[in-house]
Amino acid sequence: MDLPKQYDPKAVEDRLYRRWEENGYFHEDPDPARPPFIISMPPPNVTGRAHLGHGSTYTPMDVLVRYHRMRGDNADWLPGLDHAAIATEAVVIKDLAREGITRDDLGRDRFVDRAWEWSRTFGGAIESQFRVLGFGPDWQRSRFTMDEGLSAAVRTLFVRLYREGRIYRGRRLVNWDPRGQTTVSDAEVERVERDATLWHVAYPLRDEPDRSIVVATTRPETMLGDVAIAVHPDDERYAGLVGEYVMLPPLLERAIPIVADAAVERTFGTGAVKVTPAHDATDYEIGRRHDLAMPSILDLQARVTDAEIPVGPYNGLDRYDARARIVDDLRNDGRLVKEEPHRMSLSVSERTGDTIEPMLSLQWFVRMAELAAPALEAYHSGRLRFIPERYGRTYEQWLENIRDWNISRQLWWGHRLPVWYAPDGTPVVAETEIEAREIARRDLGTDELVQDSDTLDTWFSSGIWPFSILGWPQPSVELECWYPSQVLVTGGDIVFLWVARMVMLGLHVMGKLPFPEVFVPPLVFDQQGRKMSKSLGNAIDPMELAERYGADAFRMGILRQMRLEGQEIRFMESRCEEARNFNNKIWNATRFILSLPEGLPGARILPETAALTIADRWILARLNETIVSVEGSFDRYDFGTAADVLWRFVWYEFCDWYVEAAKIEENRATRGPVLSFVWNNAMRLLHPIEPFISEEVWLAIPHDGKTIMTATWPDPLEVPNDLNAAAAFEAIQHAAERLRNLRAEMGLQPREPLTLETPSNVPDAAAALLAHFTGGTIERSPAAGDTLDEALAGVRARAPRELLEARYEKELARLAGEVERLERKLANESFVAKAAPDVVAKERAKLDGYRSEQNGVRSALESLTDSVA
RNA sequence: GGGCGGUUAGCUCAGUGGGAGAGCACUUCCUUGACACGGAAGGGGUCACUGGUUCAAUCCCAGUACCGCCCACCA
Repeated sequence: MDLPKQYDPKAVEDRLYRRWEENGYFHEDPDPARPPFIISMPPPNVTGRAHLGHGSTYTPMDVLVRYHRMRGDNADWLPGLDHAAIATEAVVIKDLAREGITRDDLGRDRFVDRAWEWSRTFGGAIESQFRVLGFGPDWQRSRFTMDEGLSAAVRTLFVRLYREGRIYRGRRLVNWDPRGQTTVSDAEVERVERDATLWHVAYPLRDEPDRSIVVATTRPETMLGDVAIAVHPDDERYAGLVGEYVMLPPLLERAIPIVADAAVERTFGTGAVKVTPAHDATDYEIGRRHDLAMPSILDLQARVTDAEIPVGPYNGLDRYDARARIVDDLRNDGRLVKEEPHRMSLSVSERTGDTIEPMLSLQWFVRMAELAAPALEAYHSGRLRFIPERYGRTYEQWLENIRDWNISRQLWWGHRLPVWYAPDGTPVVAETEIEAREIARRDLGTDELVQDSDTLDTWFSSGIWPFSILGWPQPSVELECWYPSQVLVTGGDIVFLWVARMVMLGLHVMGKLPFPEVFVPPLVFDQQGRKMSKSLGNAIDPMELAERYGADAFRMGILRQMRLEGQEIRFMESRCEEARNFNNKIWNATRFILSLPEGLPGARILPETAALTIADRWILARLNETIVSVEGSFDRYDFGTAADVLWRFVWYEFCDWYVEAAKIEENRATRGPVLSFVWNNAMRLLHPIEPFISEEVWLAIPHDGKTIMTATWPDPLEVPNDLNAAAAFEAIQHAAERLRNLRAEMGLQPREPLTLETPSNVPDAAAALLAHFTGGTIERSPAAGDTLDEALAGVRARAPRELLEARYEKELARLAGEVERLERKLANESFVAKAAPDVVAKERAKLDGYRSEQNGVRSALESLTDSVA
């Protein structure tokens, strides 16, 4: 066998992946005879690139699907891409800008064509990146939220919800993104802490111009749209002023009332607040309660406009320029009584980063309260479970306070609303234009229709992802067998944005939860706990990690950092490097196994149980436990533990101990089959986490089948579990460790010979193992005592006296401490009386153990002194 | 303001009501029939702080401090 000394992932990964994909190993068809294991992949943005977050969310999905496939389940991972309206539109607009054209120059149809062209040509790059990382979804079933089927599903959903009265059109306060020129949903608004200024402005009373009421604001520019001043109803400072009018600075052209409203916080600012219903959420509510006018004073570019109300000389100014001008003017007029620094949280668009402008606007909404109730019930009844559980509370909290969902967006790229307007503005909702015309002719006596120019929120199509990708609303075998899926895996940041909506729509449309469990892996941060971002320069590209260490090492490296209850990973690249070393270890153990002169038998054939050596029995018992443990860890999404357990088994137990044990003459008869059997099992256990190297090794050693991907998952019932033999081997391990420690202290070189006098009642094989592990030679000696401990004492006796004295003293000190602690404990009457009897017995046994050890060391020390004397 | 996590070795993190653990890093030694991306041995921690429950607390409870996340209409 001529394998290189170092494992080279590059020589393996790409080749194996192509083989898997070409042979259709990722593909699966519905099979009602087997239990389904379906995961719908959260569709990455068509504009997206792989980042470390994909490592922590997509690797577990790949692991689960590979694991369940090996268990014989009807396992399939359904991939796809999201059309990512805002992101794609931004990319295309940027492209156009390079050619010197704008979106409007091009016109809607040609713009959408360009977006399609871009999506087809450059979009989906992430899919090939996923291939590099070894992710193996069923590519043949890949869907795109804008493809024909999914677009039809979106229209069906919209029409259905509309006809049920769950979708309505209304003029409401929405989040306007001036840079993106569109509304965004609450969930896509980020709060950012900023230093700002709180300006205290005096509003003069209309009827007593010398008196005024002082209001604190961070947004003087919106004063132009003020319609009232609000104070708390119980605020004695302003009690006499409620019902009075003030003149609105800086123009002083309008009189506005002072109203009382409980939403006002008395302790903030001056306790009096300006009310601008068209540009602030709280003010909007106050305005509704007091039936106030709601004039907008900002246009869609966030410039001051006089479209609805006079704004004097500020007309046309950008919102920030207007702010500066108004502050200046107030100051000059002596109405600015105070300026103080103020820390506030600002709403920012997640997508564009621009400051969100609350605006009154005519938009489409989904009524959520009724949809939320069953989604909450599913959680409360335990039919929907979150892992970790705490995300359930987040989900619950959000659904309990749910607000109507603004679904219309002023973008061109996306699903256009299936809404047409008659000349009189009456909306007609239908799945197709033809149908819409029919309805219009019938009900309105016209077929002159104009389609709504808005598109739907991207999450509207994602919300039905678990069943739209299976063909809904058309019936299909896939829908029959694969809905609901078994688990959803997704980042904690989109529990509201996506998970809750899928649950609500799944329950409503399909009548069934889309998944019973939601696994939320940790978010990835840098080692200082900061978010990874390009601007901070701390972002790590998973592609580079895969390039440097191999995809397997990347996967193992990130999984080993996952903790079941963890909410973040402080990513350490060194974990990937360690995993590369781990893979190299696997590779070299394989080289050893393949180089055995006696060769290897067929796959998975163990010798007669009676022929197994103590080392064989030990490694098999360890394998048995490892299978059970890894299985249990996967089943409860504890990937960190699964990775650790495998790591330990492969590196420490198999390589460091069993492979060493296999080298001695006494173990030769059975080592071939056992090494082969154990390694075959180990590779199958490892495959979900490290698909490439496990396949490469599995194919190189005796195996059955064409690919490890469809090999059967290891069965603990096929692995002998002789715990007594295992314990006997472990006794030898401990003896070996103590002896090696002694050698080191004696200053013996590793190859310096050492004769072990082992008692004749210690089996030959055990003595030989001990000798091999410690670099000694064996000499059977009846005089050496009865136990391994006593054999060790024999070695000690040949050590230099000073060394032994020091060592014995140290041991005595340690033992004295232990003995004293236990004696004190056992002398404590309450302990003996109240502690559980078995605990007391255990403590007694420990004390006895330490005492006899003490005696042994003491006599050894004495004999040392005697021999000197 | 509400909710939820965290605080254990230099770093990243496990863990248990009854003798403090891993990996990396560090020190020393070692190319022994797979592997120096390796092997062996070793040093290193009043388990954040205060109080309580208990025979016994790093672990359970309460409070404090600090760090982090999510939600919310202090303009």
